[in-house]
Order: sequence, then structure tokens, then C-alpha cells
Amino acid sequence: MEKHLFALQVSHLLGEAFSREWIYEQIEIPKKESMGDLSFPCFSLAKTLRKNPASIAVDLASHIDHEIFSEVKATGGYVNAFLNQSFITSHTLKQVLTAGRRYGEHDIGKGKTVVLDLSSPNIAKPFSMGHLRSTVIGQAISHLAEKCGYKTVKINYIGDYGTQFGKLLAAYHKWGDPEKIQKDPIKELTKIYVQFHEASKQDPGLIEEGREWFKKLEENDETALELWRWFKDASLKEFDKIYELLNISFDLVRGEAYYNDKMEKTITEIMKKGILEESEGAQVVRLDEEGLPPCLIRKSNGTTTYATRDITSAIDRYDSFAFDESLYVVGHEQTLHFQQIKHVLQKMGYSWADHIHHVPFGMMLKEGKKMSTRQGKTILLEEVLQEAIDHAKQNIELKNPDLPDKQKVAKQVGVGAVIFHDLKHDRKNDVEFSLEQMLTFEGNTAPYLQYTYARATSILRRAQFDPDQATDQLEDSHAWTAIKLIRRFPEVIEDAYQNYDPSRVARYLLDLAKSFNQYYAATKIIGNSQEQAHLTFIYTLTTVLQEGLSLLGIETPDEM
RNA sequence: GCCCCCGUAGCUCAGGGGAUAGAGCAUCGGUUUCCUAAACCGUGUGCCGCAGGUUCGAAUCCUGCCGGGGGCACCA
Repeated sequence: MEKHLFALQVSHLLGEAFSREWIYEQIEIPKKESMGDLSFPCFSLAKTLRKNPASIAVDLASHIDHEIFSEVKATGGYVNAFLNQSFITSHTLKQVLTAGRRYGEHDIGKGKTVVLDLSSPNIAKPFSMGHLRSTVIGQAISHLAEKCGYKTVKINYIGDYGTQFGKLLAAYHKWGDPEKIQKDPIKELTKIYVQFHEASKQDPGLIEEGREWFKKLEENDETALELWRWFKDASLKEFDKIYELLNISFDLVRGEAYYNDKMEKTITEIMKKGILEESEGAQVVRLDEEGLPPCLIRKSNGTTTYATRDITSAIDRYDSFAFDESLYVVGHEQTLHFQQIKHVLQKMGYSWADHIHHVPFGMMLKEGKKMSTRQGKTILLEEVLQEAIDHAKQNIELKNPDLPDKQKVAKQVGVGAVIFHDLKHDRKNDVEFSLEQMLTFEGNTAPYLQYTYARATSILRRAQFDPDQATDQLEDSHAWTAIKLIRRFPEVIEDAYQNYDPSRVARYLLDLAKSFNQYYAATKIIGNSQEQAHLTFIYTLTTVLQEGLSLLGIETPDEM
């Protein structure tokens, strides 16, 4: 509102030469609060107006006048505007009070559907830190999409097929111990899988055995199928424990194997479009015009690839959900793969292929290197979560031993810390795994945000705040930074969704909490002459903080 | 070899054409007769990988180089 008004005023003064849209885009928030609340740089006007930026700024500043601004002044080449704090504060508090937790909603996605591919762990393998990224980023994006008015369909596309299972079956017949597997399936299966890889270095014949077992699986050999089902069920049970901890559910859980009998149709279709070619005994779609390597559709031994499966599943997703956007929250090492399947779909004539977006993210690194299941280097998420919860429990015993429901709060704090540690980083960057950092509960962390929330709600509780008694007339400069941030919440949501980047919300919440803690340290609320107004402000802040954290999939205990 | 991403404080990271480059952690010091000290305040920190170029203005855009990572059809 204030930004539009500012642009409008500047636009009137400058006349036709510069569009209001352009002026609006130029407006920025000054680096330092002491410089003002909004700023318009005049440098690029200098050439056209043939005046130096500083005098343009002086000229503009002297002519801007509106009750929403308490002061407008020129500083160097900038026109800096200070907002009328009581007016804006009152307006902001009113907005949040009216909307409640719906504050920040948009209707840009109204009537539209977003399909998300997220988590997608592989059976018989541990749920790694890498899958955590896909899961929590995907979950946050789905929440953001819903906040923007979209309907979402969350799909967990389980990796339950491929040559790797042949290897696992071969390994099982060599070293498998049914009792041990029964007891701790993923650990035991991973062990023999790693063992298989070690042994195959000495004995390459093992790889051939693996291929043969996969062939049996494809031919529906009963022994192979039975084992495959066993491993799959056992794995899914393990994954569910983690999903329960993370508090995430899916609309559809489906394995790649689901598409086994549907791929011939896809291949036939590709062939009919005349884009399928023979190459080195295999069948491919050439993507020379796009500057990409060919997309392998059928291997020379007649079996299909995951590209074929992903093309088939993409078509199936469109047929089932008629999506407006289809997002794949998958690591950036698969960028090429998604470019390929998107282009193949386009060549097949599907215009909706343009609405497929790979949402890549960086890898979890260990000592600067990719973690690999084969080398047994993966870090188990379940262990990390457990350590985080234990650590939270210790903190509670130390700092708030009388807290009721300690175990529940420890879970909320520990899990929140792990989720937030992942989400606060820019999605695209690689993250160096550090248990120490994940277990830090001070500074830029989820526990910091939760603690802020708990302290704020604690005041409301003690003062027996009743939203019906709210008043929006607050005069307090300490609250100003937080008020301005609360105003920005809706645009942060939209921006984060449109960039598929939850870290923007994460960093925003840190700023918001920081501003509140500064206010809190400087203000005595209970007994204050404006007590009701302060409580109202705190109430709106907890609303935004809670809603923001909830978008990230993080819970907010009232006490901790 | 080719393609993509990254290089900012001791560490982990923001900032992605605009003002004196910022946070957190770590260091050191301070704040509790007061609503949760998982907090707040103060303190120090930078050839923004290197070299050119574009621009009134570059950490930011372009080119080259160096360093790290990922990918490049029968793994997914």
C-alpha cells in the first residue's frame, strides 16, 4: 500500500517520461532503518532530466506530501520516506486481527492444481539426509502453494525398481540372513548391498548375477517377487516412522513398479510420433536440436529405463490430476534427466510439458563429498532426529524441568531444529552435513523461533489476553521494526512460492523473531500504560510466527 | 573433453545492479528484586577466488583463468 502510494506520488512529479510500474520497481527498503522506511534512488533519472541525482532527490522530496508519510527527505541521490508509524501500525494490527491465521493468503492459485513429487526414497536403502531435503522442501512448497490458493497433490514416488534390486537379490542369496533382516530390515539389507559392491570389485561376475536376478524380477519370477515384496513392505514401515516424526502425509504413495505394464504404451506412442531411433542397439529419442544428449528409452537388452518410467508417470499424472504445475523436488544431479523427459514430452506433443518444473536442491555433503550408499557413507536421518530429540530433552531438563509433557516438546523442538537447519539454506546450494550445527539451539535456529513464540504466548497467557478486547492503537517505536515485517508477510509468501524457495520464509521468520526479541528486551508489557495495545501487537506477532513456522512444517509449543 | 552449479569474516551462510558488504556460531565483556537468559546489548573480523570488460555505480551483469562439486545413454 505505502509502496504503491510512494510510487504514485513520485510518478505524478516525474510526469510521462517514467512509468509508474518502473518507479515502483525501483523503490527499495533502505539498508539501515535510520535512513527511512522506503527509498527511491534517482541516479538513473539524471541522464534524462539532465540534472544531478542529489538535486533531483531534493526536488522530489520537497514535493511529496501525504498523511501516510511522517517525513520525506533527500539523502544523497535518494528520496527517503519515513512512514507514519501510528497509522501503519493500526492498519497492520487490524489486518492480522481480522484475518487471523489466514493472514498472508493469496488467491493467485485459485482453481489450480499443483502436483508435487517429493521425498521419493529407495526401498531397501536407508532414509538419508538427502531424502530429508526433498521431503521437507517439498512439504514446505506444498504448504506455500496451498497458502497461495492452489490445490496440491503430494506424491511419494518410491524407488522400488531397477537393476539395483537385482543386485540386492543376488546379495541376499549370498549372505542374506532372514532373521536379521526381519529384525532390522534396512540396516541389514544395506549391509549386504554394500558387501555386494565391495565383493564385485574383486569378482565382476557378481554384476552379471545381479542383472540376471533383475531379469527374473521383470519376468515375474515368484521367488524374486516374493523377496521384493518383503523388502518393500519392510522399508515402507521404516519410512513411515520418519514421516510420522516429520509430521508429513502424502496424497499418493506409488512405486515405480506401478508403471511396469504401462510403459509399452508410452514407447509405442513415442514410436508413432516418429521420434524414436535405433542407436547402438538401444532405442533413444535424439535431442540434438536442444543441445542435449539423447534420452534412452529402451536398453539394448530390451528393458526400460527410469526415463521411460518418468515419462509414463508424467502422462499419468496429467491424466489423473490435469495439473497446472507439476513439480519434481529432486536433487540437482538429476537436472539433465528432467530436461530430457520434458523435451521428450514436448516432442510427443504435450503442451503441458511446459508446466513441468524440476525444483532442484543441493546435496548434503560429508567432508565436501557426495554421500554414497554403496560405500556405506550415508548418514541415517532417524539417528539424527533421535539425537536432536535427546538433545532437546536435555535442554528442557536443564532450563525448564517443571515443564509438562517434556517428551512431546522435546520432539517438537528437536525435529524442528533438523527441519529448519535444512530449510534455512538456499535450496540450490550444497549443504555440509554437521551434526553439531544441527544440534545448535541458539541463534538462527528453529528453537530460537520456537522460544520466541513460547515467550510471547506466555505473556498473553499471564495477562489473560482476549482478542475481543484487542486495540490497534499502539504508540511504541520499539515495535516498529516488527510491525513492518508483519506487513511484509504476504509478499514473502508469494515470493517464496513463486521461486519455490522456502528459505525465504525461514530467513524472514528469523528477522521477525529478532525484531520481537529486541522489542521484548526493551519493553515491560504487563502493567504498561498501553498494556492492551502491546498485547494486541504480541498476539498478531505470534499469529504470524506460528503460521510461518507451520508453513515450514515446524510446530510451535506454547511452553518450552 | 563438453555442459551445469558454487567460491563473501576463523566456521556456517545471507545479500544477485545502488548508500559505510550483513547475520548466526565461535572469542572477549556486560545485562535477571522484572512477563522463560534457548534471550538481549557491546566487542573484533573482510584484496566479496583472480584478471579484464560493461555501467553514473559491480560482491551482483559479461569474458577468460584458477579452485571445488555435479552431470554427460544401457544405475535411479
